[in-house]
Amino acid sequence: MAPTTRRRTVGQVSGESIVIEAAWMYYHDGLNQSEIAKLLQVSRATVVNYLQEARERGYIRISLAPEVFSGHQLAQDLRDRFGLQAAFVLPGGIGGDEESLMRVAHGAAQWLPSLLSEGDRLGVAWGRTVYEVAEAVARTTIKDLTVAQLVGSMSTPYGFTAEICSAQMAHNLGATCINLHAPAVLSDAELAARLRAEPIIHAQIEALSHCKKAIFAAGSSLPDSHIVGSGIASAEDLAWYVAHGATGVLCGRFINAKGQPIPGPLDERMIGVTLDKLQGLEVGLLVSDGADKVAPMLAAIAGGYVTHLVTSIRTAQMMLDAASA
Amino acid sequence: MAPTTRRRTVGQVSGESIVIEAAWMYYHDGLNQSEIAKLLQVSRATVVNYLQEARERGYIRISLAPEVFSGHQLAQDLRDRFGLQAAFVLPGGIGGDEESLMRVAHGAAQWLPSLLSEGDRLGVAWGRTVYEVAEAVARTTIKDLTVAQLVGSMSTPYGFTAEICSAQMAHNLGATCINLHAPAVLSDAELAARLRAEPIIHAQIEALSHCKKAIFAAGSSLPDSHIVGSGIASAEDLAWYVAHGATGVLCGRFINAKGQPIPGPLDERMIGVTLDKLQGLEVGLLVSDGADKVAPMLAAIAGGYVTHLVTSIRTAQMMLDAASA
DNA sequence: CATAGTTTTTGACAAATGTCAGCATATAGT
DNA sequence: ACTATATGCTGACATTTGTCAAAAACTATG
Repeated sequence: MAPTTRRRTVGQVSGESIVIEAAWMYYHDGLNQSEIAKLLQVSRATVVNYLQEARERGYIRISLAPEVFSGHQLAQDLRDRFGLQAAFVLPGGIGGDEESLMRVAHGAAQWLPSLLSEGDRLGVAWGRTVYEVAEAVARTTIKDLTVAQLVGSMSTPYGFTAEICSAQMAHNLGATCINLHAPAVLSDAELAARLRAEPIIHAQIEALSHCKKAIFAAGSSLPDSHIVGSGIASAEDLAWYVAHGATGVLCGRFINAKGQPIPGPLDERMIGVTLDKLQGLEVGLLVSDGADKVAPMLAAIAGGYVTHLVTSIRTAQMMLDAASA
Repeated sequence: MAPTTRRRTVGQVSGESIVIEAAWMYYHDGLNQSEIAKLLQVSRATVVNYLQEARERGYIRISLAPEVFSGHQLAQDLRDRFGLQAAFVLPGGIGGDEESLMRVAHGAAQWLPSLLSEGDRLGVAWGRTVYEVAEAVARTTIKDLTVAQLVGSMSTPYGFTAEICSAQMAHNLGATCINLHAPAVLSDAELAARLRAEPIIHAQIEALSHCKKAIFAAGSSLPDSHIVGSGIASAEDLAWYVAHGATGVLCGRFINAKGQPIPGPLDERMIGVTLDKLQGLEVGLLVSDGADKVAPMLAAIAGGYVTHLVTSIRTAQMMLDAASA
């Protein structure tokens, strides 16, 4: 009745390798190992071995839905490569740069609340991206949260200013807001110095200088940068900084590829956080997207300002490519 | 320190849904549930729930390598549809009909020994396919095995005869061989009857009529059938049988679509097993492949001669299609 | 055909995974 | 603001799966 000899070459039910038969029963039919062992008339331990072999031989393919996980793989790569605490990479999806930016902003908005704790003070920079994040943050209440405007205000043709960014953010997070009631840039350094010395401004600068968490975007140093469009820097200023190694802009300050601030004509005339205050943050959340932001983002990371990153698959890939090249 | 509120919306490491994060750690990084629970700061039971949800949502795709398992699925279908004990469907692979036949023959050869037990008597039919199986059987020794030639011998331009099939099979299985020392077909019925009455032939026929296991192929009833080429039947005989409903050939006997033998001019002149002896076998192993064999195979199954089946994916599919149509 | 060396299988144990009732937190309705 | 209802989380227990050393079966030789 029992076959004379069998030994793992052929199965009982289909003639296929008994390994395949076991794998089929387990993964397709959903039987457990004990049931399979009984059907195949071997010990359960043997079934374990068969299943292991099937996996080793690649009979079983476990794949993670790419549209769900592609971002995750890149996020891990970004973390490893740049020593970040965490990264959030948004899927590509349809649409162009605009749609991609919005996805990134919404992703950051979704993530942000979970990065904040009771009693925190959050520094908020300025820019299109930061604005969209502030807009997109769902209304939540984080107890005893303070939002601080990191750079002075400016006139802009874009419809978003530093105050609006921080105010919107504070509103949506149920936080109290510390605005910086001064222009981001003044026409001469002496005036700026005197303004900084004003008690109310001084207190505000003092406050924003002690944020443990901040959200900011990387600005490009290309001629169409918002830093020029918003009047913070003139085209000549920009050209000067670029000539002196500027790779990008962070909180209104030009930085080189290593993330170091470039001393120049604007610094003394500006009111806002200085970059040294943004180093060693508990959470430094960089939110940016786009090919033109790759170099600035890398610079910001190199400067040690970034612990958390949000971007798109496309941009993440470009960052990794650029960094490994 | 702990985030104020989190609750399954966002993860800790990538901002993605915590479900995705857990699934990634489990299926991609290979962490176990306890490790994930610690990293995610939830209970392990919660991780179980996350993973379950990920599977339900289809984030995880477990697929069985199709080239390995497609045969298995079809084998199961064949078993269910035709009430077989077991079926072995060989993968498609490269090559044409010739290669496919060889794969089927090798598959059958691989399977056959495990279907035989000590003391068995195996009936061996005749044909190209059976010959290839006999050739391909690995040399093994099954204790006290007897191989019996099911049909008389014939002259054939193909290089394989009934004796060679059974002898080769017996040789490779380490079995003793009972040959049938008579032509498969004689020119007149009276001579055949006298020959059958000869003690030695009678004993041999008696022996092969009591096989509990047999291996055979289905022959087509098309004009190019081997049954004509080997001289068993003339073209006129074939035409006559087809006109009387012949769908195929089994062990030299014509059968109709229901598998019933068709009484006709040849029967009385033949020396070999009669089909009634092949019904209710412990193992009736049908090995065949090719579009022209589909109808004969179905007929053989309908006749109750078949308990085990070996064929290719292509042919198996055609059988199922034909049977359900 | 005995024997040394592999490979395969197995039973007993250890680890991982799954289940479920009850608890905690959030949401909806008045 | 308060209760009702739903949803998600947890700990304790049950089941399933994995590990490993020893035994059995097979293979390759002298």
